[in-house]
Amino acid sequence: MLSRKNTPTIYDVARSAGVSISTVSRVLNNPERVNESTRLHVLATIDELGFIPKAEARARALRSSGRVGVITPFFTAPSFVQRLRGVASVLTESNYELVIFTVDTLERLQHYLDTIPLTHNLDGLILISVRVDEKTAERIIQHKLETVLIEYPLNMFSSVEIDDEEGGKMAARFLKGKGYSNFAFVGETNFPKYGINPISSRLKGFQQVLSESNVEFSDDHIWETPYHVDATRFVALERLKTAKLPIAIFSATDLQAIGVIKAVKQLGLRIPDDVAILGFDDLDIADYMELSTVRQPLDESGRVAAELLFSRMLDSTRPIQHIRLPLSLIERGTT
Amino acid sequence: MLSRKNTPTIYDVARSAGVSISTVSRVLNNPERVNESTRLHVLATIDELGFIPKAEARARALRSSGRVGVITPFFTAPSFVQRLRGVASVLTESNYELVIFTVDTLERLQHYLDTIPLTHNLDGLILISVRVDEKTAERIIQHKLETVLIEYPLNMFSSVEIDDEEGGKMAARFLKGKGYSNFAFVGETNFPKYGINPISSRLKGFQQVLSESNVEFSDDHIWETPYHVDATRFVALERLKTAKLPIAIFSATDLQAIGVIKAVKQLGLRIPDDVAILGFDDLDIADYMELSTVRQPLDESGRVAAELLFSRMLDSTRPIQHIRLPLSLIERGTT
DNA sequence: TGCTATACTGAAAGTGCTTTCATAAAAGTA
DNA sequence: TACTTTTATGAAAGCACTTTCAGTATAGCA
Repeated sequence: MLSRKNTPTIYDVARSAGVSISTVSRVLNNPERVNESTRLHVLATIDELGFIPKAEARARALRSSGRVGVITPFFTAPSFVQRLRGVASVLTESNYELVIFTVDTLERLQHYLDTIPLTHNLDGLILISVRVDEKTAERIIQHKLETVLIEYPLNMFSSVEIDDEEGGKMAARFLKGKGYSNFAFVGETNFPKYGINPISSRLKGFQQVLSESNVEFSDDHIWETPYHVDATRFVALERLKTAKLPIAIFSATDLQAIGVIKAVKQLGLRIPDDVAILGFDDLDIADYMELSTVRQPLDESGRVAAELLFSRMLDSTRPIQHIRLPLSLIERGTT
Repeated sequence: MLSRKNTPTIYDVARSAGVSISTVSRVLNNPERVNESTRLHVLATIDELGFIPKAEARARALRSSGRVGVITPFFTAPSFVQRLRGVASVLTESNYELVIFTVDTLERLQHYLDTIPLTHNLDGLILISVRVDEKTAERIIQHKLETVLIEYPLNMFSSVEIDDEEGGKMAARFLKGKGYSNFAFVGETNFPKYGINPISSRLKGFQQVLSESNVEFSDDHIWETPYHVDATRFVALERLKTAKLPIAIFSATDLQAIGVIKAVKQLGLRIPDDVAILGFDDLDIADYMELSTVRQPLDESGRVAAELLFSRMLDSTRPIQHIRLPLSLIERGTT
């Protein structure tokens, strides 16, 4: 990333004013040591060329407090956007600068984690749904960079999380309560290495409640689909063709639930009579689409994380906190 | 081991780790170019000595801060998120840091615009859907901060835009072509002062085509609603009760179109038989909800803006460009 | 008028970092 | 086994300044 900017340097000023760079430097730093007339002349040249002693401004800006970084797998999911929205709302209020580092590979994550505590001059860091190993965590602490984790608790940092397993249980209880006896789970169990996997926990809770009440739920009832609307629709299309109806589907994310909805409509089946669908997240979209879902407070998670971070940035003796946000069941049109 | 000053430099680290300063530098900046074992060893030494690279020296050697700023009204609309996504995707590729400034008031915008060229030392700036006055623009140019505008063209900067009026025309032609003779427009015409108002242009184009073909379209056919799903639903609910059916509704944004859809469903009317709905934007959600819409390339706009910015950052003699992205009509289920 | 103290100024040596270039070592390939 | 390619590293040349040191011109004073 080299930029050949032609903003004037001290050399340009010196040449143009017919003096040496030392003199120019002195005009700026020790004006009393340079002759009044040359001083004025140099000053005039400086203005003329629009010279700004960059390094200084730069250093000041880079060192200035008031920067908070967020590392997040930004693109993959709307849920990250909603979390980010929460973070941003708090930062904007307090005039902090928000620096975003998006992670798309494990290498990039590790690189950020390696260098951010050193080179990026941040006052605080928030990690959204990203995995940190113990060693890296220790480095961050050693460098005194306040950090808060979202969705990946680690006892050395404050964190904001939810109980994914309980979420799965809530889903199962709710769907069972509705009288269904035939279930399926939609989700992606193999996750990118840099991310974390709350999906399995949701599945686990779901399965547990079902097995406790002796409902049949074999691996065959788990519809493995990538985190993508159309891909999920595709899988759902196949599975629904042979599925016993009515069926209640718990999708580990709202986005995938949408894929299921599309498949159901495509097959001309009725929602919720033939197929009931319950999502997880409560994205904005869930409301728009009338999707019933297990709600986790996404915006709130970002807000809480930012507040947690600030409280420690202001007073690092404040205790580390692990905040578990509540889940709730939002019933809309699909169940 | 003994450096007279207390803060360790890259030289101290190099000596202590038994490598050259080049290697230390590489560990921080191009880790993939150094052997994994030496990398870890150097990293350990860095931590041990508590080395923090001096921002000033770094910036000087780099002649760039490696930071690009984006000013955006982030929260208000999902469309900003999609644009941002485009920007972020090219920044991440080129290892630039993304600094986000979210604007919620006119004062805050002006504050950012005043201070960013000075204190925040960025290599480039992208303004999304934000209004800049001539004077501010000149200041930015004077400070040699490369800038690209999205959705608010100004001839002194490169820009990425669409033809909103043409979009309105496309909508009208399409809907007319479908055989409708009764129309309504949904949108928000009074916009926040810091933002810009593409909505009126869309309306203008829409109106023009209709009037050319002598379709009745008075102000009464303009449903003024805030940029919000539920608020729009509310207004649509009232209006639809007395509307003559079938009716074709052009909504200036997808988000508001969703509000209309909800209202229509709530009233038990049929889509598109009783009420046809055409949105504008083509958000991800539009696809999920089968919403027909005038598509503007949102992600693409961000990507193009970032590329425009880079090309000027690398070579500021490159000409300023005003890129107009194409619109297209995506027909889905609501028309 | 000659001599010294003083005021200016430029050359050059840092400053702490990045990056290019060259080279040695390691890994493939024939 | 010889030969080419790749990978890992260090030496050295910047980068945009600041500061020290030394030299020159000027003013002050006898």
